Amino acid sequence: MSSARKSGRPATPIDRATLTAIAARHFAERGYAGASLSEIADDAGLRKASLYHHFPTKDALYVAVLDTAVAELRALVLAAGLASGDFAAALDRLGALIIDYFAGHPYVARLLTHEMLGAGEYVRGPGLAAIAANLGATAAFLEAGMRAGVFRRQDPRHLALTIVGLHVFYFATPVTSGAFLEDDIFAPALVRARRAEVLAHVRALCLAPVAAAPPRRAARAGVRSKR
Amino acid sequence: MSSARKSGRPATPIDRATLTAIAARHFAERGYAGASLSEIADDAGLRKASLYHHFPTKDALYVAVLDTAVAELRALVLAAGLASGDFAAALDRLGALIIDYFAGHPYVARLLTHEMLGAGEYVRGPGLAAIAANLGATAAFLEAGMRAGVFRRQDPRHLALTIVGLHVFYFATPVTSGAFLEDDIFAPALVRARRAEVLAHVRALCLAPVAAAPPRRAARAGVRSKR
DNA sequence: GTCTATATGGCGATAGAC
DNA sequence: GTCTATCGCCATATAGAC
Repeated sequence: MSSARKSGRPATPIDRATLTAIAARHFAERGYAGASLSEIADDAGLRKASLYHHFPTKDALYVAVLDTAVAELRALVLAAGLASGDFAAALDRLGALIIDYFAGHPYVARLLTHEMLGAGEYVRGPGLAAIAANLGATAAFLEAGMRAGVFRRQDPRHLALTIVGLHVFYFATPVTSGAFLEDDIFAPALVRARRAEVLAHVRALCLAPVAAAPPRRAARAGVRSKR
Repeated sequence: MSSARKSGRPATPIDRATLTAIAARHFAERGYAGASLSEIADDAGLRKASLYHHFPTKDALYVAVLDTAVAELRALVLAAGLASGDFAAALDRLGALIIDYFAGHPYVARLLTHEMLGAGEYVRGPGLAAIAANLGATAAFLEAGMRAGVFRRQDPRHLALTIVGLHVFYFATPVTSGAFLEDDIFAPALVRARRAEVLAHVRALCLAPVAAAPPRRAARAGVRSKR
């Protein structure tokens, strides 16, 4: 390893995506204020001043990192195919996708949570809008499932916030969750266990209980005439 | 308004509890690294140097703030009386206590989340232990309810983490939650709505039968008539 | 495109007057 | 118990050589 840095152009210039990935880890673990451009640069194998050649300010680097994460999540929600007919299957699909994504990208949940904790300093319009778009899509899906009689009738927005919270918080607090479960939450075995439990949790939250406990009230008790 | 600060002893010296309350808001909104002792002091009506008469270091102030929050939460869990016989009633009681506490202390959820997001820098032993104690108490309660046949059989630790996540995340991200719900999440009306929805969520998680997995043992399938 | 060197400012923390 | 003044450090950001 030629760890000593040299002047001049390197043989292979540092990739922008690599920089944002490294920066994402730092912002996720220490927050915006706690992250240091010096340490990010060192991790990337260059000097802080060289970092300014790729991003004009710390804020620009942070925004680039955040945009990447939000876009990936947006693609995930779209990939779940919530518009398909089978609401119960789509519910499982979305949950599994989210858990596997958070498990495979250990910094994203923490990064987004840090951002959402902010009191508005760095919570920019576009970022909030993108998060709101994902929440809105989830709530719309839940509401459609309720209208179809598959999901239990309740406030779809509170339900969406509850589901997002139970997903994100677990992966955003790996130290606490891991200490409590006495294992690394990103270890494949624990990821599988968490996925199975959470899918059951989300099903319990959403699905109308008619299938398991046939009510005396005949087949489709829950559907109110809404149309 | 004698807003100008004077030298010497003031007529009424600043209260230590007032200082920690002000500091809690700053730490909650900006995180440990982002909070400034200057601004905390200014908010309290004194100078940064004077703050050092009450707390020897920034870390000491932060620990004092954190200890207060954790102790209050610990008292809350104890006050819920989880050892009583009626598991379903205790479940509702605990949920309502937590929601009303977070709603009445708007900074605590964010403060704790910031702390739990840390990668170990400020996650001290005592703090983590206190959080783990609350999680452990919750999981033990859930497991007892399962053994009693009141709660559905599942992993009590994952269930506890899920419940904590859905409670905390909502109140830790007031900007996002509020924007999505188009209201102030600390407004009394929205607090009541959230409480009703979340109590139903937690009941569904713990009590309701799973639709996708019909129980083999139909003996005590407690049918919850909820709506 | 990366480097060294530096400018500028806020931070936590300290000293000592009143 | 609070103040003014200051120290030393590290942060973001810039200038200019190679």
